Amino acid sequence: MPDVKHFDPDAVLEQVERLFWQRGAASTGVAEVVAATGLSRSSLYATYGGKQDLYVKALTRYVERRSEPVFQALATDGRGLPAIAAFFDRLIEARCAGEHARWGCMVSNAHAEGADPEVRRVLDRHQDRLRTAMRTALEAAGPQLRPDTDLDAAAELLTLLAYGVNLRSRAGADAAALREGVTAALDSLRPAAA
Amino acid sequence: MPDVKHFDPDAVLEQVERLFWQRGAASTGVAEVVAATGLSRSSLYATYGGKQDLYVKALTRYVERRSEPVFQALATDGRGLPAIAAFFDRLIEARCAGEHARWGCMVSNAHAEGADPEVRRVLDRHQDRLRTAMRTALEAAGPQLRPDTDLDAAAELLTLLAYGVNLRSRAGADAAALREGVTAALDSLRPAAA
DNA sequence: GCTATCTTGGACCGACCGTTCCAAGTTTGG
DNA sequence: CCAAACTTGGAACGGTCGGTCCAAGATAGC
Repeated sequence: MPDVKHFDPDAVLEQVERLFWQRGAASTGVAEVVAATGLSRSSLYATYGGKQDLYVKALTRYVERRSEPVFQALATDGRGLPAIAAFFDRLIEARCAGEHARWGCMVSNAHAEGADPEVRRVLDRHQDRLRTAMRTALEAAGPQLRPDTDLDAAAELLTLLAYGVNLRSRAGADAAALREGVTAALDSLRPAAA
Repeated sequence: MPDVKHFDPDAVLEQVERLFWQRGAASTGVAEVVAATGLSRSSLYATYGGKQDLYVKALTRYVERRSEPVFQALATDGRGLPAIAAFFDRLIEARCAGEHARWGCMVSNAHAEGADPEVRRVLDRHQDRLRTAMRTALEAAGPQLRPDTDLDAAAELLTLLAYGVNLRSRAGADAAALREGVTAALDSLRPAAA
């Protein structure tokens, strides 16, 4: 018998996600969310809860719909170092040009904001998934790596590097410089040229 | 003839710096600054200007009094890779334990906040100084490095890595994991063991 | 000790914050 | 076509925001 929602909750959540991604949680007001989505406050609160719930939902959506598919592609690529290089190439491209240029990564941005435990769990999961995908890609690299390479440690290194790239890109870092840093990391993992 | 300030402007600025460092600019109100410093709003505004000016001054103080002395030590150390290892050891120690544990780096945190151009200049300068110091330390490393090492690229890599460490430490990353990532970076820069 | 000059405390400002609430509107099962 | 169940727009809430202002206090040259 009841009335039904007059909007698509996930489509709206995507708009909210972009808003929080670009401008940060603390500096985005509910009024802006209302303006960007076209929803009324009532619908917003009835559907998603308060601002913090909304932010967590948007952040979770970001991780699930944007980050994790890319991590999955990295883990299943199978080419080894070229897969990792492609991951970073696309990352830098997305961070420095196009629709989301200078937005950084919503998860990286979230690191610098509040210490909410619910948010932190999302952050830790993101880091864990990325590191695991890196580790899998490194396993596939096999002889492309120096024989003494510690795969876990290298995966951690590459994960931290990705966060560094995300962070610096938000402040407008030059894409070429970021690529240079990534290249140095990958080159240093390779065996010395004969 | 005039009256004189009843407080030490730099000592107060240090308290403000700590407040913004720990809690971020957007989520710290002027009322909290007033409470933390014991100053009145009048003195605050007369001495430092508005909140944004105050934040920029605090951030600048952080860079000049906390970051750059460490960069200077890194650049003049002369030991090469051990100097870089020591830099990261102290960084991770400071980020994960003691008085400022889980505060991250105020500059790294600032990356994720506003896009204010004045702030951005401070950020870029910070990055430039760190990269330059890294480059100097790498030059001193000489034969500790693989002969084909691109020093500029390696300096960029280590700089991005430092930002990654800063970011993850704020979210509570395990110090041992961070050390592992750093060790992987330094090991991969070394020539293969004979 | 008077006075010019600056500082200080704190009341006060309008704007905006996140949130609540309710009357009106919409849908659907009967 | 009614009525129960839900959504919706928008007014309204108390609280907090950054910022201003002024009377009272402190200082130092004279």
